[in-house]
Amino acid sequence: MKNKQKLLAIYSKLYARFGPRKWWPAETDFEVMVGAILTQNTAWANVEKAILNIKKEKALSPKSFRDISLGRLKRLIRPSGFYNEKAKKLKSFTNFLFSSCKGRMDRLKLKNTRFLRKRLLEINGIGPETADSMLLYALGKPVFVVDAYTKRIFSRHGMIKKYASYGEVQDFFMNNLPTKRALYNEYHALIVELGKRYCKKTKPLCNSCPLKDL
DNA sequence: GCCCAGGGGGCTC
DNA sequence: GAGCCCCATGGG
Repeated sequence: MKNKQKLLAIYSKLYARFGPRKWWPAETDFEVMVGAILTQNTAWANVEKAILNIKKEKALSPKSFRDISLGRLKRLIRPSGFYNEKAKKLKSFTNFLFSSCKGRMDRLKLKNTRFLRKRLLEINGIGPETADSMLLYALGKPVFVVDAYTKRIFSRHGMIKKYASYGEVQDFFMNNLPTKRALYNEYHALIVELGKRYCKKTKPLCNSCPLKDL
């Protein structure tokens, strides 16, 4: 089977199995971008606790993030781990928002994808996966998000090299799938669901994996 | 106690 | 380029 057919077949199979994932779970685009930083190497349940703390203080907005002290921000996001690093990252990100669009997300969305990605990657603490998550899930740009599960699953099934770089994996998906943000949105979320259930690090082979016979 | 989570940066070779 | 370590909490 060709890669294009195979990728769509896998998508259909995962969608039939897990249904729509409804990503990204957030009330605002700003919340999505904050969550993208907080979830770095962190279980989502812990991110939710941090976000709830911020919401309780009514501080989940660009202006609040600009005005809040670093120490107070650290205290609020503590449950998400790496809080010393992440508080600084959130401040850097907030500075970017005000310098590029006066803290207004609707203005940020008007800028073109390549430019935005370049600028996001210049921010300390935002790498490829975080930048692409922001572009896709907050700004609605058609960018495929690659994570550890994506590499693990698709290399185990022989579709990409085991040590393929982020860009190589991303190109593989974007060159073989139609450029649709809704498709990219759902596909990545489905991959994460599959990975959580069937493709852990410590289990090299997944006998019950839904993709076993493909 | 152990392993890992919806990564990224800094360093070495 | 690859490999290693650090960041830190909380759930299983």
